[in-house]
Amino acid sequence: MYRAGLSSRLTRCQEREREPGMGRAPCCAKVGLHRGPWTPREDSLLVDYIQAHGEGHWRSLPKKAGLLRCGKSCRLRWMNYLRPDIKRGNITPDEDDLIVRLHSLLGNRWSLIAGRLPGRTDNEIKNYWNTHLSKKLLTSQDTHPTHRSPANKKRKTTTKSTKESTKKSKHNNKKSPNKASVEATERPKVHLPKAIRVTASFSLPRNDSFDCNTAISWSSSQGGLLDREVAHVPWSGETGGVFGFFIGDPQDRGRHEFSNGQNDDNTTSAHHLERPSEDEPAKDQNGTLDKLYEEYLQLLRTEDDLVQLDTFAESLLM
DNA sequence: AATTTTTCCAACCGCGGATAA
DNA sequence: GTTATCCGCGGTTGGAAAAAT
Repeated sequence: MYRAGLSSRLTRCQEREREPGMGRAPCCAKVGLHRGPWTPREDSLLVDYIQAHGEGHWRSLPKKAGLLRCGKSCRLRWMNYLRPDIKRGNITPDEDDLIVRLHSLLGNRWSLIAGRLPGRTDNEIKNYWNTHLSKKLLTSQDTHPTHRSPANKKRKTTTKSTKESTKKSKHNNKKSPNKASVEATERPKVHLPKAIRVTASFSLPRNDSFDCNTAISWSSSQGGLLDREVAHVPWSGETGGVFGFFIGDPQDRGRHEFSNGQNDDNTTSAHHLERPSEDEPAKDQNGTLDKLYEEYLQLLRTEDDLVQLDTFAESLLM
């Protein structure tokens, strides 16, 4: 599937090839490596090797497995396609909803989001977001013009722009100046800046199961969450604890199960908070969730600093 | 039926953090 | 302490397939 023209590009590894100095052993020779779509034979070589020797050591893997691929390519192929626990097929409405909500909480941190969706890869979710959900979100934004446009976060600002402009112009020659291309230039990127890591001693193991039944609180058809809105995102990880919160316009969201009964007037506070109920106590033995909850309450008390809340919310899932 | 346009998604690139030497 | 490499991540690309004309 992949274009032949790619092979003319110099890979970063090739650029890097140099004499070994300090540090690790030198990079393997990258000359004559295959690129583009994987053949069934390559797939089978990779699967066989990993089944026999396990994952990891991607750099040396291709040579040992008899593959003419760079390690990075092998890793990507395995992670996104060949892993036995990959779930194939369409994203379900529940997953769709969960992605929207996790994205509102985490921004474009696809690997984290994927970690909440067993069997789904970050690449798959990223693609799904870009092709389906961002449009949905855009539509909802049109119907809610008061939503603020979130600040764009550009992770890198390097040579991309020149490269991009060249390629885009090529792409745009192919396409007429239609809705899609207009969208491409005007579509807001909806994601949050990277969170600051906090030293909370609890973690969410990747690929643990997420109870979608409890997670769904409103339909994504009601529109995505934007910017400041932080979804109630319960999870069930190793601890089995459930914890979540909601920040946003209560008039928009308050009716969606988030009220804990203390803000029924929907006016006194901009924030709703749902604490782990007595029926479902957080089972974290160190009381970490309680600590986080208390920390969150502290932040609520200094309500004007919403940035802190965002940061806090994100740090929870790091 | 043929052509053009749009959508989808696998695979690539480059960056940054972690780590080995 | 410094440097080079590994690894994982997010952004982007462009060919194939589907839809529209």
